[in-house]
Amino acid sequence: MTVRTRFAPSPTGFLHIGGARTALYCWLEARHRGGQFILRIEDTDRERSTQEAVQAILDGMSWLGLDHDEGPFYQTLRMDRYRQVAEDLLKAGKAYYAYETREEIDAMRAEAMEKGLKPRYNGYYRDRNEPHRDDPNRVIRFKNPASGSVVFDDKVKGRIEWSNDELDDLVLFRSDGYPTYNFAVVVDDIDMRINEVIRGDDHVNNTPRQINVYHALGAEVPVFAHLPMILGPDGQKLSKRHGAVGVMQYRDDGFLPHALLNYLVRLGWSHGDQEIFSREQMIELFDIGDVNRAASRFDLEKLSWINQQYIKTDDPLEIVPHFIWHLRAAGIDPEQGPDPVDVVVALRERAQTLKEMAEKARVWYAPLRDYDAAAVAKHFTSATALPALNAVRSQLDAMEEWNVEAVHAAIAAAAESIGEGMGKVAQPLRVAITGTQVSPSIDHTVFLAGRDEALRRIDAAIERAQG
RNA sequence: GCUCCCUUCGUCUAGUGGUCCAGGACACUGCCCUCUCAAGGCGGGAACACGAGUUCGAACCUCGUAGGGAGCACCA
Repeated sequence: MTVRTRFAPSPTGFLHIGGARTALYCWLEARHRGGQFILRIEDTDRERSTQEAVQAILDGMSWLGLDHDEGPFYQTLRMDRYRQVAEDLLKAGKAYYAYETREEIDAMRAEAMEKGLKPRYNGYYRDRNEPHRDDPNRVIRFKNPASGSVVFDDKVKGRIEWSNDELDDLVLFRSDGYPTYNFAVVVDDIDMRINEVIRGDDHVNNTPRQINVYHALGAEVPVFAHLPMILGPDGQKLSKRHGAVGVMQYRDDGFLPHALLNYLVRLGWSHGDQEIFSREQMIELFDIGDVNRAASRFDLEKLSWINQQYIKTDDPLEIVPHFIWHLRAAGIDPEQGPDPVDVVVALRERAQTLKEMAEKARVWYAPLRDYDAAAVAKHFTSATALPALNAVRSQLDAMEEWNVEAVHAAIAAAAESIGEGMGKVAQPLRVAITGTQVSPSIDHTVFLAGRDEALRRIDAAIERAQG
C-alpha cells in the first residue's frame, strides 16, 4: 500500500516555521516512500479564515518547493459530506442530539473541576432517546465508548494509551450547523485515504477521540506521527515577537529556500553527523521514525550559517536570480553596474544572507559619495598613499584586458614599482574604490568597479589625498 | 485540578547496556593563513535534570522527584 500523507493548515495566517516543518516532514515521508502528498485547507473556522491566508500558505509552499500531488481540498466545500456522515452515525445509534445551553455546559465543567475531575460533558442526552426537536442549542454528539482504552503506536512518541473514561462525548456538529474540527478531519482523512497522519504534537490529545470515531465509522485507523513543537530562541512558544513570522519573511531577509529547508529538516531529525542535505539526500535519508521526541528551539544563527554554506557552494549562476531579486528589493538597478554573477563570486564568502550581499554590492552600482572618515584619515594621509594610488592608476590605465587576474597583476606591478608590499597599496586603493576599509579582495574590488569608474574613483581619491 | 508528552554542551544533535572520564555542528574563544573583511585550517572551554533501583557494568532499562510543554471548547 502506498503511503498517503497530508498537510492540513487552517488559513488564519501565513505559513510559519512550525507549519513549514510539518509540511516538509509530510512531504519528505511521502517522497521517501514513493507515496502521495495531499494538501487540504481546513477553513471551517469561518471567522478567522481568509482568502489571503490561503494564498500566503500556497505561496510559502511553492517557494519552498513542497509540491503536492492532490488538492488543495477545502473543507468548506465538503459540508454536505460531513452532514451525511453525521446523519449516518445518528441512524446507527452512534451519535445523538443534545440540547444543553452554553451556560449549562459551563456549569457542568465547573462542577467537575470542583470535584477534582476533568471538565467534561455528563452525557445527559446520551441514552434518553427523546424525540428530536428543533432547538437553537441542538448539537450532535458522538457516543464515545464508555469503557476500555485506546492504544496507538505513534511513530515518533511511541506507544500511547488512553483510558476511555478520560473522554467525553464530543460534539460532531455545532448548533450553527458546522462540523467540529475533530469530526471533519476524520471524515476527510478517511475520504482522502490518508494512511499516515503527521502533525504537531498539540494534537496527541485529540488522537484517542479521533480513533474512536474511526472505529465508529468502520474505517481503518491510520498511522500517527506527532511532531514536537518548535520554540523561539528563548524557549517560549514561537511568535511574532521572535522577529520573522511567515516563511516568506525569510525570503525577504535573504535566505535561500533550500537553506531554510535544510535547517528545518535538521530541527528534530538528524542523520549521524551530517549537516548539509540536498533535497535528494533528504528524500533518500529521511525517516519519520527517526524524528526526535523533544521540542527544539529555532536558532537564526545556525540558519544563517547553513544559508551561507549554500551561497558559497551553489553554482553562482543559480544564486544570481535570487541575488538580482534582492538587488531590486534594495532599490539597486542591476543594469547600472557589474555583471551580478561576478559580484556573487566576490561576495559569496562574505555574506550570510542575500540581503546582506545586496547591501554590500551597492558600492559598485551607485556613485561613490560617502567616505568613511576613519578610513580616509588612516589611508589617504600616509606617505605611501599618493605614490601607491598614482602607480596603480597608471598601471590600470595601461591595461589591455579587464579581468580579475589582469587587475591583480596590475596592482602587484604597481606595488613593485614603488617598492612596497601589497598591504601599502591595497588599503588606500580599497578606500579609494569603496570609501571604506572593508571589501572583497582588492583585485575583485577594483575589477567590479570597471576600468572607467575605477580610474574616476582613484582620481577623486588622489585629489582628496593631496588636499 | 486532571490526563498525556518531554528532559545529553548556551543552541541543534550523535548515542538504543561495555568501543563514552560522551562524538559532530552553530555560537564563543586561541593560533595559523592574509591586502581589509570574510572564508578556510589547527586547537580550547562547554552537557548525560536529580534520586533510588536492576546489572559485573547504565546517557542508554525500571520507579520516583523536579522542571518544562500540550490538551481538557459548539477553535482548529
